[in-house]
Order: sequence, then C-alpha cells, then structure tokens
Amino acid sequence: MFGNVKDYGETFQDSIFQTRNGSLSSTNQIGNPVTYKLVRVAGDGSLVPATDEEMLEVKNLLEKNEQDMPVLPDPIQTEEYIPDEGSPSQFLQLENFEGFFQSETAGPYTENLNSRHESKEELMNGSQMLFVLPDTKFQISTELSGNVELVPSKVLLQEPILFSSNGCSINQSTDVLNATASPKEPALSTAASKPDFSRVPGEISLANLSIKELQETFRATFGRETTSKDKRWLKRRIKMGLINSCVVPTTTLTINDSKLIGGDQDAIDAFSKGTVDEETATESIDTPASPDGIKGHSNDFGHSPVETFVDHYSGNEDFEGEDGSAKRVRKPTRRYIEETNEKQQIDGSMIPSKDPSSIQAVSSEGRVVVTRMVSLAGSRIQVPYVSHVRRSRPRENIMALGEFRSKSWEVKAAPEEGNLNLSPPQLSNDVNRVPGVKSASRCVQKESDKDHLKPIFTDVDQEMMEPELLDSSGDSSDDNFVDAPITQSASGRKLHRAWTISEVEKLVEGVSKYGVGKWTEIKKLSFSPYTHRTTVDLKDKWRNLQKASSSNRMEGGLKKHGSMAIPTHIMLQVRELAQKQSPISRVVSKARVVKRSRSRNGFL
DNA sequence: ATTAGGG
DNA sequence: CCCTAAT
Repeated sequence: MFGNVKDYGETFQDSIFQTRNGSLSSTNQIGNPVTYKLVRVAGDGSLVPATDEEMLEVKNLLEKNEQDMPVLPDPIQTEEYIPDEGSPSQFLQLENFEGFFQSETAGPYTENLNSRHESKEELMNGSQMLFVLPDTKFQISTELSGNVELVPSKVLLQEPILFSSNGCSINQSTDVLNATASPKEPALSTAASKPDFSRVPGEISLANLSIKELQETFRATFGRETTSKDKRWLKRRIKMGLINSCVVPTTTLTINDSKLIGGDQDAIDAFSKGTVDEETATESIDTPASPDGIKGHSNDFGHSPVETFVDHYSGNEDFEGEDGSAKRVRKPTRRYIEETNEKQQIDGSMIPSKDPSSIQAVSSEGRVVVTRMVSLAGSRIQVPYVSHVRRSRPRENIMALGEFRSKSWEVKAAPEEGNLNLSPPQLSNDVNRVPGVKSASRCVQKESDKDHLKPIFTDVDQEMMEPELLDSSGDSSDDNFVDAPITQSASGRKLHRAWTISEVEKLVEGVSKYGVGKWTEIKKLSFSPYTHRTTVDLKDKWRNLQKASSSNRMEGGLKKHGSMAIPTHIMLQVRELAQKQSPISRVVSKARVVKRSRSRNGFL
C-alpha cells in the first residue's frame, strides 16, 4: 500500500518523489488513511525529513492557526471527499495532520533513515504525500535554529508542492487554487531545487506547458502514460487529478469560490455562469448539467469523478480539440433546470423504493432516462423508471368530465344545428352523470353575447356549445381543470389540452377579423370563455395551422396520427389569411381585410 | 405588456 | 408548451 523504508530512502536521495501505488482504481475506500510527511528542503535542494523539533513547531502552528485555517474550501466537498492515493496533491487537512501527530502507530520505518528521525516522522500510511518546507524566508519562529525554517502552516496548507517523478513540478496552487494564495508564494518555488525543476517563481502554470510536458505531468499525476495530445484535455485531467475531489466538467472546473486562475478562462466563465443557476438543481441525478448530458453526447459522468476520469483518460476523441473547434456548450435553459428538478422530485418523493441509490439517470440515445434497479432472476438490471403513483385524481372530480369533454365530445360532436343556446340541456345532462360535478349553465348568457363573433362559416358542422364553456362556467375561474397530476401542478407547467376544432375555428375567425398577430384582441374578443389558451397559445396554434396549411400535402397520409383532422375549409382559410399576412403587398392585404370584414358585417 | 421566433 | 429577445 505504501512505500517501504527503502523506497523512501531512495526517494530522499534522488529528490524525486513519485506517487506509486497509484491505485486509483479500486481502493478508494473512504476510510483510507491519508497521512502526510513533512520534509524540509536543505540548502542544496535535497529533502530532509523533518526533525522532532520541527514537527512540534508545525504542530504548534497548526493549533494556533486552527481558527483561521482554511481547511477544505467547501463543506460539501469535504464530505464527499474521497482520498485518492494516486494524486500527489491533496489539500492538507487538519485532521490528517493531527492524526499524524497523535498516532503512535508508526511503523518501524526508521532504520534506514537518519537516526534523529523518529518514528513519528516516518509514519507513512496511505498515500505518499510529501510537503516541502523550503528553506526560505518563511520564518515562523525565531527559536528555530540555523537553516531550519519551516513554512507557516497556513502557507503550507495552501501551497502544496507537487513533485513528480520526472522532476517536473506544477504550481498547482496558482493554477487551481485561487484566492488565499499567499503573495509571497514565489519564494516557495525557488527553494524546491533539483535542476530540472522547471518551476519559476510565480509562473509555470499548466497553461504554459507544452503538450509533452503536460503528458509527463499527467503521468506524474496519474501514474500512467497518456497518448492524448489534446492540451485542454490534459490540463483538465491534471487539474482534476490534483484537486481530485472535484469534477472537472467539460467546460472547466469549479472550485470553492468559483474562480480559477490560468487556463481556459473563458470556459471557466461559461461554466460558472451555467453553474450558479444550478444550485437548485440536481444532486442525486448527478449528471452534470452540461447540455451534453441531455443532448446525448453522453460524456457520461454518472460515476464518481475519479472513476470517470480514469475511464476516459486516454480518449481524446471525447473532447474537442484545443482550439475550440468544439461546439460551445450552451447554458442550460431554465426549462431544462425545471425539468431536472421535476425528475428529482419524482425520484425523491414519488418513488416507492427505499433505496434511492438504485435510481439513477442514465443517458441513452441522447436522452436522459431515469432508471431504477430491479432484481430479476438473481441479477440486477436497470429498467426505465415508471411512477406507480396514480397520475390523476380518482374520479369524482371534473376530470372525468374533462376527459369526456376534450376527447369524446369534441371529436364526436356532430351537431345538427348551430344554435348554441339550445345546447345546455344536453350538456347538463351529460355533465350530471359525472359525480361531483356541478351542472353548469351560467355561461350560456355570455354565449349569446358572443354571438356576433360567430363564424363566418356557418355552413356545416358548426358548433354546438363549446365544451370549454362549461369549464368557465360555474366556479371556474379556472385552470382548475383538475386532471393535472400533482407533480405537474407543482411544476407549474400547463397541462396539454388539445385544440378542438371549434377552438381552431374561433382562432381562424379571430385572425380574419383582427389580423394576424393581434392576439391580444383575438383572445379578448373571441376567446374570452377559454380561460386557458393564452395569447401565446393562440399564436402558436396559428403558427401550426399555417405550417399545416402550407405543406398541405398531408392528404396522402402525412397527417399526424394523434391529432384530429382539421377540416379542409379551415385550412383553406388559414392559407388565405396567411397569404395576406405575408410581407408581399401588405397594403393590399390590409385593404382586403377591411373589405372583408365589412362584407362580413353585412353578412351577419 | 405584447409579439415574434426558436426550442 | 416554454423561453427569450425585441419592441
């Protein structure tokens, strides 16, 4: 699991520190002990294990600074934090340190080391993590003698220096950690010697590394080679490896205060923008909200960051090339977020299963599908999740009527006569069959008012009383058309109500009267009883009608199955009106409109 | 607040 | 149907 004494001896000799045993893969047990070793950089650049004195000093400092110590940035991150032995760079956590000092379980690793090094310092459990205490101007204590100087713990904590096997080092902190970085930071680098330390004070961020360097860094970070030549990819990987409890999404990575230095600043910006809104969004279905997730490029981040990482580490095809030939990721729309939330609600509250972990979102063929695990014949498989909760209220409410209304009625209606006022009896009849429904007839009054609005096309199956009128009748200010499943009403999304033929007719009529685009008017004057159907709805419907009427070759069977056939005379009307509205010869069309409406008035 | 358009 | 931008 960790290097033996000899290893360390060598390590010290060479001043080369390598993270071996980078068992990234399997052993990410949460409980894995992670300890850190303190070393000091001697004048010649070699690393010398810290002495007891130094340890004590550091300990004191730690205790002192415990208050203002910026342990881990984000509590959440801390909780989810999984030690990753493979990554050389870790945020140094106080706990680790304390454990280190308190623990007496040190292995007998002292033999080969300088005699003054006692067991405590040699404790190396878990990951081999070395923190360098450079011989620099970081004076902590006047009591320290000679060249023994320790970096103040605070600085130490924020400025872990990474040594990689090839001697290349990365200024991880500048690149990744923002903010609290000490201004003196440059000094740190000078101390860490070893010739090929390419690190120059204050500089050398990932951004400036060549591909080759990045590859090497990658190897140093993950303990394995990569063939990727994609700088961006490499940088991302490395960064992630280094912070290692933080997902680095396609776009960028986010840390704590959401600002990073270096690298792809634009991407970072994009991401943080997209992320802020996300705070309300998903936790459980943790498909990162990159639209890729839904669009189905399926980068499939469904797993633990590290895992995912490793899995994809070699495939540069997954990611766009360095020079943004990539499609830019779009900020998730509000709608998407909403829908995501809905899914969550479903997951959280409506799923019977007690084991939420069995539910997950998988992306398949471009769609994110919520699935759950089921046991079948001993093996576990994933099936699309289907809510077992009853979707609608158990009758007794208007729903029955609603169904009746919008489906059967409208379609079946084959009224013999256009007299609206005669309808009520029939209606209430039907209505009364439904338990719990108040019979309604108030609206009839209104209806007569609207008479003048009545169709120009009174020819064939004109209407019997509009079913919708019923709705507006009685108590219904409503949208209390009750069929809506709770989830939906919660989501605030309007339930879909198919347009009835008569609605369409009214719409067409309205357009012909008031003109295309006058939706407010049309709504007010022709659609007042229809409490649903906003002006936008009208507009949308009109748009659809126009589309349908123009591509009017639907006779052959192009007709949509679900939707009812729209009487051709209506379509014709639509086409005519649409033509008039088209930019060509506005004037003419306007004139015609006037003429038309006049004649209509005459007609009515 | 309305409209036009895109999703 | 929803969302946004533009008026």
